[in-house]
Amino acid sequence: MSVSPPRPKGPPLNALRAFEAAARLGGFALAAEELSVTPGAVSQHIRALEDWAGVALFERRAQGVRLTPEGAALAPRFARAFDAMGEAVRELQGLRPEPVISIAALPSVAQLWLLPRMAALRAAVPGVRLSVTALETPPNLRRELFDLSLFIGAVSDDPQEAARQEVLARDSLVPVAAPALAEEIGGAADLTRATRLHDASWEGDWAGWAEAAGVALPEAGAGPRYSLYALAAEEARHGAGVLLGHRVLIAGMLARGELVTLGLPEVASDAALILGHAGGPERDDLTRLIAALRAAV
Amino acid sequence: MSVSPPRPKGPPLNALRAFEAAARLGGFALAAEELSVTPGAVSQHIRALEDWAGVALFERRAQGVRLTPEGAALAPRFARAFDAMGEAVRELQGLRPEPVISIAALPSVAQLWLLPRMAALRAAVPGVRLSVTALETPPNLRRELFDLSLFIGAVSDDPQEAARQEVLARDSLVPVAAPALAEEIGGAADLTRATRLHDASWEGDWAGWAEAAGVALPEAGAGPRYSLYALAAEEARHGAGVLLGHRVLIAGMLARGELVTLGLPEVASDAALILGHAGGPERDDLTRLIAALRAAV
DNA sequence: CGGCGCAAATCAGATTACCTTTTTCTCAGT
DNA sequence: ACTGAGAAAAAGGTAATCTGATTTGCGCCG
Repeated sequence: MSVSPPRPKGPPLNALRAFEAAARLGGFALAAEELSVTPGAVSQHIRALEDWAGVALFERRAQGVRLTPEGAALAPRFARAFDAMGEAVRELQGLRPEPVISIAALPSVAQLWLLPRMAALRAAVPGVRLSVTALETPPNLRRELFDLSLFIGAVSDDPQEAARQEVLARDSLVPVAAPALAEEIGGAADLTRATRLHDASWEGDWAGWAEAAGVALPEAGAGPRYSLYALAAEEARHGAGVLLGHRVLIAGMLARGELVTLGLPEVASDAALILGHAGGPERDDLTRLIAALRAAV
Repeated sequence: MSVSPPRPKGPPLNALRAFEAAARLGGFALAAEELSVTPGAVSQHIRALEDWAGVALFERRAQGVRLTPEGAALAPRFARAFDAMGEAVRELQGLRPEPVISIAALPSVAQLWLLPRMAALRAAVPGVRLSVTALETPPNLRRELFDLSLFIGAVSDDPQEAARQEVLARDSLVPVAAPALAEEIGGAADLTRATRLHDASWEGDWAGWAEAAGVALPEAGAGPRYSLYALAAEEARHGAGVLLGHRVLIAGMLARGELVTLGLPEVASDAALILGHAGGPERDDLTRLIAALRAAV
């Protein structure tokens, strides 16, 4: 006969994870994206945690949240705890019978850069299942279960993060079009009248290029928008308009003559095609795949 | 290779916690007790985790479970991760506005040892809310949210665990009874006929004492059983029978003359009243309370 | 050799916890 | 004052989780 009085319960682990993500990313909305839930869910988790602890962890402001001193003191501890957890989970995952390497990539990178190279990559790691996931924002490789990430952007300014990143190719911007359409465009002046194709996630591209190239481009934002860069590229290939080409993405189409440059300036970009790796335990197949990625540039 | 699949989800955190507890404690049933759920829930969690990982973590055997090599490799990593988590949670808890110190104690210790000393302890930490929880088994202070534990048993053989423990008083066993009843008992021979009171969780006490004392005691287990030692002690006080007294627990009643010894041998026990502390960050009030506990022996 | 008994597995049902959806609120920056 | 971003709040549905009762497997005992 054992008397079992109520054991005091710890806080819900999911709430702790929500707090850690929100503290690290600086907002509930970003945390929600990382956790694949809605911001409302994160809000509830954190509120539950604050109720449990009896301490406010975030200061709610109009334009987002700020950590309170208490929250700021706690955040790094939970970050370390979840780092350890993520490492353990990664190791658990590494024990599966059939090896898997999962790659997170920007949709455009997945379609235009990675897809044509998949055959070569598979050959580099025979017997390994490659899985590609398209994401709009780069995942945090210490938390999420991807082995590699392939994104276009700037190298992280956090040195610890930068150590896990590698520039595969610098990007640059250059207007391109289908050969038939290109013949109608003699110079920058024609650009103003031409249909310019836009990618929804790179809204400012044309304006940025125009400024860097010294070209006057009124209504820089005018023209059709595509939610996927690969869609815009496909439309450009069919002569639908002029695309502002990201060199790393359209190199293949240029080489095949499906698109051509227009004799307009090519401006360097501060962005690059960046390979991120998790940095966990050494994995032979991962090393080989990374080498194959470098060689495939 | 599927493009744009849903974001791969990590394993459920609660399942990881169940695995860690089961691995550490060596069984689903013990893990279930620590987590305050039924063994079935733990079983399901671990099965879900094994399905997720595609690896067997436990080997199911008739008398419990054994870790597989994979499980054994993973267990320490998760143990460390949950250690870090527990530390962070403890710190979070320490931030509450009104300080609380929570003590886990064996029910008998709570009633017979701790309760009479509560006034002195409260005086040592004014303004701190003291909470006492009775538990049948000592909690793991690195996981559960108690600040102190007070149990009767042997010091842990794990040196790391032993560093967090301290012997407050060595225990010994001696038969005791109410004064009126004691007069009827002249020697060991009378014990055989007397009603002997038993505590359910210390079944073997009488047999162990008899052997150590060199007393022949047939039917050592005969007599009424009480689920709480404090109940048995109360009954003994009213003359219901002879109790095998744990010195540390009945010292107060002996001092007040409510119980008396019977001139029979007192045998040393390998058990002791053990104070356990979590060992986290220094807390002034905790230090004072521990000092008060030492002084109260 | 055949019954006990322990520890865990299993399964169905009940109960939460969790997530989504929608609306409302606050504050910064036009 | 108007607008927009980010979060809070409330309500409802769904899925995960827990419980409780049995069942299974294996060692142990007579």
